[in-house]
Amino acid sequence: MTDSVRGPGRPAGSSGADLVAVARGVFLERGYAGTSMDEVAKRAKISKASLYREHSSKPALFAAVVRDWAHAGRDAMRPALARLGESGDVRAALVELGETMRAGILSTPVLEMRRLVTAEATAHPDVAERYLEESWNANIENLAAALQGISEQGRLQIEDSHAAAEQFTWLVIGAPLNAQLLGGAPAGAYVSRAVELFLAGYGVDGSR
Amino acid sequence: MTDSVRGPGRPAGSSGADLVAVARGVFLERGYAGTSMDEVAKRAKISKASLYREHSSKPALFAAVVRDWAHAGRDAMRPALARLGESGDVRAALVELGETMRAGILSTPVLEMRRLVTAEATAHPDVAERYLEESWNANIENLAAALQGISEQGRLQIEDSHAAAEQFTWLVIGAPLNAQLLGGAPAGAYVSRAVELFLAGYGVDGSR
DNA sequence: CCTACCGATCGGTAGG
DNA sequence: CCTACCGATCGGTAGG
Repeated sequence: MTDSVRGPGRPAGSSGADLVAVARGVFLERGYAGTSMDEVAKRAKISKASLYREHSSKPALFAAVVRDWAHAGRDAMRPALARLGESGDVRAALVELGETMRAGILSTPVLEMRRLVTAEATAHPDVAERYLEESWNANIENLAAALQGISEQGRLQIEDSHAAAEQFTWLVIGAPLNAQLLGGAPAGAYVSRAVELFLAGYGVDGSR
Repeated sequence: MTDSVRGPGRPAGSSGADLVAVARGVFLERGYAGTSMDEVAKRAKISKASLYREHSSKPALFAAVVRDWAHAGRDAMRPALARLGESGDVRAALVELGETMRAGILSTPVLEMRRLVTAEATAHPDVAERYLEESWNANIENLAAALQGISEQGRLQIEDSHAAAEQFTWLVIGAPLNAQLLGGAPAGAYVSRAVELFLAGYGVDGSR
């Protein structure tokens, strides 16, 4: 998708959301320090001068890239959480949710963006914090609300739904995320074991 | 500590293990791409020529820094695990172990090294993999062996001790590690809740 | 909107 | 001759 209408005398370079997407690709590929504004301009088919007209500095371009990404992933878990609320079999629904979370968080672009933002958290703390709030904490809170709902239906016994949401999340993705970030190791059958332990603590008799 | 004996005509620059420690400081402070060999040489009070004589390239220096660090942290958990085996109160011992793990993994140097290695995992996969194996998996296996021992004493009921070690680890450090890596947020009282859930799944009646 | 260019600094190596 | 190390500078490229 291009960002603006072009006439015959107008060059075919990217701007707006297109330009941010191009820049995202370069940042994910080369890292922050390894990304040159020349390379971004070249891939976007615009001059560096035009690039600097839209984004006044390299840090500003980086912030725009992360802000755009975090916003897009804000409610990534909503569809999966809706299915969780509707399902009759809590155990099976949690396994399915866990698999969905794993597939999403361990997907290549999500993983690379996490690596990039984490790497730059010291140099650009505001960017990292916004990413944490919007792209991570927002989804944890959505999960917490869903678990709370199931608990109120009497199908789970949860006192602190925020804590339970974090526990479920890290039981499911902790080990494989760590392995992928550092080694790219293949993943085992963590999800069912995670759900098992989760239900040992929070399940009601019927679901254990 | 200096690395070699100096005579009156010999300058006071770092070499050997000293030099690696100096380089580690620069890498942790500035990141891989942000680190210049000039800066390392300057802080080590040696010439670049001398630096290159010990480490033939920037990647080689980076690999030496990570290798040294991973080796030093290989058995970081041994003392805490020894106390775990001796303790009569499994719940209290697990809480203490969890606190020790959290304090170690979330300490500034350990956190910064994780950020650095993760950031460079794509460009230097061999370095990241070695770090994962030696500094992380080795400690997980030590924890698994300790849990296995307690289980054989009949004080826990664990079938897959490796899986249980990973679950305990991520219940304890997942959320605060993520927060620290991205935001630097203060940590809550995760450990006791983590132990609670862990014992719901793996505790024997006496310890629940 | 682009070409051309800046002060500085990069990783790596020369001669002595 | 050896070692350990120096000051100076190489050809290219970075962000702006």
